[in-house]
Amino acid sequence: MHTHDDSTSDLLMTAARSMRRSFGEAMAAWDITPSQARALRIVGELGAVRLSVLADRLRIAPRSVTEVVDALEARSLVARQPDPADRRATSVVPTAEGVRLGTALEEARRTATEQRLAVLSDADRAELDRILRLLVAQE
Amino acid sequence: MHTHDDSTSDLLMTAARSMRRSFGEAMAAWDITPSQARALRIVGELGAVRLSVLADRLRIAPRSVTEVVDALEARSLVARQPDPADRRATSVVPTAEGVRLGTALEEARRTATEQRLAVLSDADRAELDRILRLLVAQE
DNA sequence: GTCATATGCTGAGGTTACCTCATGTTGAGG
DNA sequence: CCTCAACATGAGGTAACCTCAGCATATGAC
Repeated sequence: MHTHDDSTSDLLMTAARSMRRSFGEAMAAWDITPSQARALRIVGELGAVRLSVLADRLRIAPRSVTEVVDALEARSLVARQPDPADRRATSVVPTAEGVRLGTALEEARRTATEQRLAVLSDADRAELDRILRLLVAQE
Repeated sequence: MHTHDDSTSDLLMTAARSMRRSFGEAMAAWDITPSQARALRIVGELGAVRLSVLADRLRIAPRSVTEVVDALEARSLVARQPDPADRRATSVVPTAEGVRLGTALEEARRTATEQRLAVLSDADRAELDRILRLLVAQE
């Protein structure tokens, strides 16, 4: 179905969307939403994050982070802790289950996207990687 | 800021996002929302589209197309016409202003994304185009 | 023909992932 | 100690989706 998108940017968007779709489905199994997964991923990666830092990483407003963390906390995937260095701030840490789910998701994401990228030859894939890096590096 | 994403798929998503951001900003000038712009673009391209076809193209539920078209119609950018071939169906056609805005947006989008792609050499860009096409072509 | 079933759109109502603005609390500099 | 900035959150809003129900029309079976 739906064939000829034309411009390179169209292609890029389409590819990204199909990829998002792909691991959105893979993720549905654990019934976690994409935005929660993104946050959990960062928390897992950093170990302990202030909400404001998380906002920065996720590129969303601080107020919105509160909601994502609320959701994750409600599922006992992360916990809030008072930040020792600043009593205004709250630090978010992953629970054991959060870590577990985080790595499982990471794995699922990797295989899902791997599947999509599998049509490419090794050479093409390396090229894609190289070129995208150039694209992302600017500013 | 925020540097090393690792996997190819991350890069793809990041690149797509920055591109979307880029022409989202360019688009704000005409205060039209991204989803409206997408729909207007298709209507402009096809000249006269049934809602169901539009749903298919936009990959959203038919019900949701109704809303997008409502919004565009409210701004007199498109008009609904009875489909001559099927009295159940409604055909969406662009108004003169719709066509005008459509081409202006197309232009803005092109220059905005061009700017982002400009860091690439002609060869790299052609490669990117070719590889993305492979990626998108699968099923 | 007419009748069952499918298709095309829309009303009603819900969800998700964001947003801004106002507020209480705490930190930091003068 | 006093002002000003920064941290998180309550309240309330929005865009862009969704499903489900319902009505009008088309289509194929008999």
